[in-house]
Amino acid sequence: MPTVLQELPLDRQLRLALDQLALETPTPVQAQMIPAALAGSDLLVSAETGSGKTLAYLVPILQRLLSEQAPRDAGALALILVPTRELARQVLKSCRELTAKSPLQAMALTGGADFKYQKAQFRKNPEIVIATPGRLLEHCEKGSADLSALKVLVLDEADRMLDMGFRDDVLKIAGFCSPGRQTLLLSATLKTRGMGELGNSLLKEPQTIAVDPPRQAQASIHHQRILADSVDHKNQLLLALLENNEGRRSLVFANKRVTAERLSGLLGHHGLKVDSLHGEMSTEERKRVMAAFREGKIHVLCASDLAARGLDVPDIETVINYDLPHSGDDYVHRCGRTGRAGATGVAISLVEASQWNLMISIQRYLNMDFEQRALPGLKARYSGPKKTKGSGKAAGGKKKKTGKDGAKAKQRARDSKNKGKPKRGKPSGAVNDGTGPLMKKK
DNA sequence: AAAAAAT
Repeated sequence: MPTVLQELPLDRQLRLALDQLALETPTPVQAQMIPAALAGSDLLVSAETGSGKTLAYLVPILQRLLSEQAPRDAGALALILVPTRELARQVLKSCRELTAKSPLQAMALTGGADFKYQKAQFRKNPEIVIATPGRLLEHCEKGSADLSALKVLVLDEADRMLDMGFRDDVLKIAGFCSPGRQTLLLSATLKTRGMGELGNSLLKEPQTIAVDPPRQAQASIHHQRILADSVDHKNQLLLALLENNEGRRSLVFANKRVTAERLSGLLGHHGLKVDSLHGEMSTEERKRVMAAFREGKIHVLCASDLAARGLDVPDIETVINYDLPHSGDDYVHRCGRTGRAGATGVAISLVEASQWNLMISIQRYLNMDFEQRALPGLKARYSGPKKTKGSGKAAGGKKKKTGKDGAKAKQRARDSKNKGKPKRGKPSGAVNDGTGPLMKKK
């Protein structure tokens, strides 16, 4: 296995670009995936967030395109499907850096842009297309996209691309692709086993690359939880956390677009440099906000799960789940916006009593306990389910650490308000992607 | 259970 990229048999133009980017040492996923992809196999790849998956597929794709002959007007030769416009643009940027010294052309194809302009772009026959599914499918059906000579199909965030919202479109697109193409599926949360029929319809004798032990909490991210009593309390906690974090880059996740907007307004009102990002905004607004966040013009981004996957913004120190995500996988992706590429980060979840069971199921899914923290003067009145003597079934019993128990008089442990434990066996909102109970009755 | 991707 190569320890430096120079040892790989790469085209000179590609190597020049890698040199320019000062990329020498491949990350573990790159070291495993690049040779396997160059050998031509279909691959199922799981590797943690921020571990370098994008380059792990771009390098072998570009190498294949540079070393293999293809007719001039063959249409697209490589197609990369991603779940959001932001991710498409980000991958395009990486791709253009790598093709800087070669004649290969790449384009991004997403909704929210002019259809005719995209059609014109296709006529220039870019070898590499990076797309979100909806708009590409339209081009396929109207005949402006030609995928019949495709050499490589990539599903980035593959589990997302194959879940309900995207699956139909993605499978239809795959139907337009050359049957002889190579297919690569990647995600931090890809279940490499049990792909079943879905896998068979897309992949041929896939090889599996699982770089990190599945569902192992990432060592680079410190996971914390803060208990909250109400929406108002959560707002105060959020403000306190961010005011102590002035000038650093933070990302706040909410479960709804309107909540993201509301939080952005609230924080802005308190003088923080903040904006929001979600799918109801226009492409232009989304571009502007992402650029402002990348350039440091805003320090806090309040986002929906639009920002949960793939986005690579350096130096996000803190990810805050204002709302808990609905699944363990969503949690992994959200928190994975920090602690990337060797950096460390903190993930803080605000947990209301009604979300306790969901939190437990996420912890169990990740096989870890979040460190419990409290902010001075803002300690929650509830402290998790009451422990029952001897029964050993208090779900939060394995806490690693509790926040300093200093504030004694302040908090009346008014457990009566949140009487008893939340119902067992039916965690609120838990679903079947690992956060659900182990045994599930249909 | 909500969000994203299309019109």
